This record gives sequence, C-alpha cells and structure tokens, in this order.
Amino acid sequence: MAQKEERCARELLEVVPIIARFIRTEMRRHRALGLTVPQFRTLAFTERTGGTTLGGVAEHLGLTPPSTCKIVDGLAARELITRLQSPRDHRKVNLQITAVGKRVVADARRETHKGLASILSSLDQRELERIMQSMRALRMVFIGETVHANT
Amino acid sequence: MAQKEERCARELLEVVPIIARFIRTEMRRHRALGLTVPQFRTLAFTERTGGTTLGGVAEHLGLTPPSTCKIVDGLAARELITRLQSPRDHRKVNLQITAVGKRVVADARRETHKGLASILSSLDQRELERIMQSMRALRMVFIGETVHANT
DNA sequence: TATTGTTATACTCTATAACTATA
DNA sequence: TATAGTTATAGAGTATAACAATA
Repeated sequence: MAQKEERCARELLEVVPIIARFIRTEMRRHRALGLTVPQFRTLAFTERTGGTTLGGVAEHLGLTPPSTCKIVDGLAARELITRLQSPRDHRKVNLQITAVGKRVVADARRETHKGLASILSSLDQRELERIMQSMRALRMVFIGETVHANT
Repeated sequence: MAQKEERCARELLEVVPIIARFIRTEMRRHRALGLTVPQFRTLAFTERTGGTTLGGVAEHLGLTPPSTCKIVDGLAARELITRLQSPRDHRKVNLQITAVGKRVVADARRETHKGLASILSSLDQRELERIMQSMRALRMVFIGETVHANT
C-alpha cells in the first residue's frame, strides 16, 4: 500500500505548480496593486494577526529571516507596512499593516479571487465541494509540517 | 450563487502557495540533484514529449521565451539537455533530454514523491481519493486556461 | 515582413555568512 | 553567550525591449 499516497503525490506535483503560476500571474496582473505572492501573504498575515514581528512572518512563510527582511523592506518602502522597534524587547521589530496596506491587500485578494472563481465556474457544485474539502485536509497536514507560529 | 466558487477560490489561494513552497523546498533539498521547479518541469516535459523546441517548453510552462531560454541555459550547462538547431527550420532549436537528465529527473521525482507521500500518509483512503479527483478536475480547468501546446 | 530564439537589463525571491544591537 | 534583525553577496526566476538569423 502507500500506493494511493504515491499516486496522490504525483497529482499534486503536476497540478499545484500550474495553479501556483496562475495565482502569481493573477496577483501581478493588476498593476496598480502589483503584489508578489510572498508580499501578499505577508500583508495578509500581518493584518490577520493584528501585528507581528519579523520572526513571526518568517515562520509563517517558512522563509529565513534575511529573505523575510527583504520582502518587508519592499512593503515598508511602499508604506504598506510600518516597522517599529518593540518597546518591550528592543531587539524585536513590530510590524503593522497601514491603511493603504489594508486597501491594497483587500484589492489584490478580491481580484485574485475573481480570476480563480471565473475558472472554477466551469465546475459543478459537487466538484467545488470536493475541492474545498480537499484543500482543508491538505492545509491541515501541510501546515502541521511547514513550521508555523505567530509570535 | 457563484458563492461556492468564491469560497473555493479563497481555499486555493490559501493552500496552494503552502504546498508549492513545500514542493520547491523538497526539490531543492536533494542537493546532488538540485533542480528548481521550472527546471524539473522542463526536463519532465522534454522527456515526455520525446523532444520539443524552446517555444514548446515556453508554452507548456506558461513563460515568455526569454525566461524559458534562461532555464534551458542552466539545464544545457549541466548537460541535462541538448540543444540543436532544427534541420527542417533553422530558426528552431530541438531540445532533447540526455541520459544524465533522465536519471536526474527520475531521482528528483522519486524523492519529491517520497516527501509528499510521507505527509499524505496521515490522511485516510477516502480523503486521498477525494484529493486525487479534485486534482484531476483542477488540472482540466487550469490547463484549459493556461495556454498549452506541444509544438 | 513575420517567426524563433537570444542577449541586455532590471527586479524579486531565496539562501548562507557575517555583522550589529540587545538581552 | 544567545537572540532578533540587518547587510553583503550570490544564483535563479521572471519580465520587457532590442536584436540576429531564418523563413
């Protein structure tokens, strides 16, 4: 056995990169927004947590601190995020999404959802339901694996 | 209506990047092989088609010719692929996977499958079946969308 | 003139190594 | 001494624009 895992793995390896590329392109298409996927995820995480640190973002994204730092650099330069020394521990940096950041991430989310939904519209309700259940199952196992923490 | 598409889109937008990152990391982990995802996909496509052209790969990956050219540069430098002027149309370049390329892509595929399958092993048979069906449905709609052609 | 591929240039992602400031 | 973050450096992905060779 473990044969079904094997076949399932093959499907994921074929299909996930295709959808990932679609998302990336869609995210980039709306030029006024112009977010990359990690930038989008960083903004969304910072908003969802109501503020975090660089280390928190790094763990969420599964990236090293230097990589994360550069992504945050870009967001801070565009004033989508603020970066302030933590008063409790001066080594830490508190990240907060700005009002503009909130608007941009909401717009990017809406536009990307629209692009995805338009493709999904050719599937019937049963298939959509199945995909949602699959995504929930995958999220659980992959998030359990891909270190995570909110600091 | 269109509400289920919308929720399904949201799930995809959350979960796909996580799995994509896992695949990328897994692909890179086995350093002897050291393939990136587009390199892997290029090799796999070249092998599957029994030979293709640069334009063929570009369409398959959904990338521009210059981007594709650079990816092929890297593969050719490592002698995983050969690049020869087409005898019928001298503008075209025929790509062929080499023996070493075949070995490398097979190893990368096996290792990545192993990594994915080990995570999937915590899911039961019913869930795995559902994921496979979902992936097949998604592949159909996204490949229909993401231009494709084999030259 | 249109097509195929390449080169030039530029930006982002991502990593490792080395460094600064703070605890 | 250990931790949080940054800077330096480097390789790969990706795009647009400009170009060469061929049809």
